[in-house]
Amino acid sequence: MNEGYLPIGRFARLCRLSVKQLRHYDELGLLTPDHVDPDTGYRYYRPDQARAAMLISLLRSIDVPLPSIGRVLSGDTAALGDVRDRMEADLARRERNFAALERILSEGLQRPEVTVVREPARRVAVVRDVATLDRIGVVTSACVARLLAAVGDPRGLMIGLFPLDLAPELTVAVAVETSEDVPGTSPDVLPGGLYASVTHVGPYHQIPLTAHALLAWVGERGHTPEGPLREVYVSNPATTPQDRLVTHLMIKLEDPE
Amino acid sequence: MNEGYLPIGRFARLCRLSVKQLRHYDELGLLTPDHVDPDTGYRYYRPDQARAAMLISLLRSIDVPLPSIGRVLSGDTAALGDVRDRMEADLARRERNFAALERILSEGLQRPEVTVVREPARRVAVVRDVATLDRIGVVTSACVARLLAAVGDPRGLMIGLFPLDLAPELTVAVAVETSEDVPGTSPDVLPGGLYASVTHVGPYHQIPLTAHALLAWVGERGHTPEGPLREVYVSNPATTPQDRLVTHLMIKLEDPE
DNA sequence: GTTGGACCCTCCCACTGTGGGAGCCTCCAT
DNA sequence: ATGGAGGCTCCCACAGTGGGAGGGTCCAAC
Repeated sequence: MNEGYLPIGRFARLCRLSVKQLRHYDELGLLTPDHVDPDTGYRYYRPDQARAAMLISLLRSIDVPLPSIGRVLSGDTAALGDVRDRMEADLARRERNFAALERILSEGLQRPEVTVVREPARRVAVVRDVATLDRIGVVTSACVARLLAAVGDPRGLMIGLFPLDLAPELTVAVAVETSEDVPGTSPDVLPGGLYASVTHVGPYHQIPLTAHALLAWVGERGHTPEGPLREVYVSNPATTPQDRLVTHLMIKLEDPE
Repeated sequence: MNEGYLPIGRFARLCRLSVKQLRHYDELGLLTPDHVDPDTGYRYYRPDQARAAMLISLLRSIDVPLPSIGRVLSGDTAALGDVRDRMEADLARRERNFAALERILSEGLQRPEVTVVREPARRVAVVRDVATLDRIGVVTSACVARLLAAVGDPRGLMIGLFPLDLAPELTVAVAVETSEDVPGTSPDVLPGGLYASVTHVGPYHQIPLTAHALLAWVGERGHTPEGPLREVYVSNPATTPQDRLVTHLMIKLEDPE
């Protein structure tokens, strides 16, 4: 009897999976052998389990995580769509990383000119939102749009404010100088004083490259940076190619005593 | 004395790294605190170590592996180039995976029509090479080119032969029917008999999608596939858009007894 | 029937980089 | 002196796979 049963090694060769993998999938409940000998623990597979095994193998070959494969096997049709979305986001992040690395390789490691400037206090209208680390770009853009819609014709440049401690949730703010309160925004005053400042030229998502250099400059000199990182968007992103976007990065230094 | 020294927590905040990370980098020798109290084990950093810490933080933020960062810190200027190359290859692989997933999502899981055909034995000229799993595409193309150069005007279609067991090193072969020996190639005979066959339409790198379906069909029926997977390149890749490339995938079934 | 070799079992460790937590010690300001 | 913040080491977890130890099982050849 049981003639069609395959022990794990034969089944593994048939499906082009390793024995280790099959045991692991069994343990996870992804693909349970049709029969397990209660005495010896030997796993026996039916040949028609090959299709499921091959599906696992196929999805693994394109990096679908095992838990998602499990959901697919249980008929969750939305699982692959979720994987797709995650992969797309991951791919975009990796492309940005790759571009950043290319920039580092072509320009060398940044030692941009850091200057110390004295800033006046500025009365501003502010729009805030909470973002996660990987959604800063989107959320900031949204804040800029909201602020522009509220203020209409800004007197000064857009200023982004980003907390220095990289908590999983961080509050980003976008401010613009204003002489009176603007509905739909919060009034605030950006403190004046001494700031370390550096100019970033390039896409917004590469700001960290220059910001790190600024923070390194500050830390190296034993200053303790105070308050959020300030980004002053000098270029108009609608009319400037990404490679030429100019942004001033500023960080407040503690007052000399 | 030692006034500039920072304990690990303060230094971590300054560099926007976690204490855990700093201890880990110390352990790996990436960033050793300037002074470690021999009694208490307390780590103390100098402010000017912030630059190195920030460099680590910057490179980590673009997914440079820690060992590569270590090489960068020791002045190995080629390290980043190596990382770049690996990242590029990884990115390309992920893009292919993503495209394959998109295809699965748009077309549903493959259940292509598998047919059983009787093939005659064919006398062929063969060119072989050894490839790793991720270089199959390149190596196969190279074999095709070498074979074309040797044969000149082939009588039949190009045929790729790929072993079924996915060892880390696998020998790929490209064959074409011929009536006499061709210098620069090995003569061989492709065995005739019963083959399970399926037609793949789409880019070559998505062949695994269809091949898995073929192997699933074979395994499901309890057949034991014999010999290599045969790919018959029906379309001319130079003149056909990738989405329309037609390839026959065939696998020899054991002789019925 | 026995023997040997291929095959199978479970359990542990490794990789990467980070976080969480336990249990304990140290620093510093009140 | 005391309490709380902050430091220390050591262990575990994550995802998925491979390697290996130590031991049991299957089957064909003798």
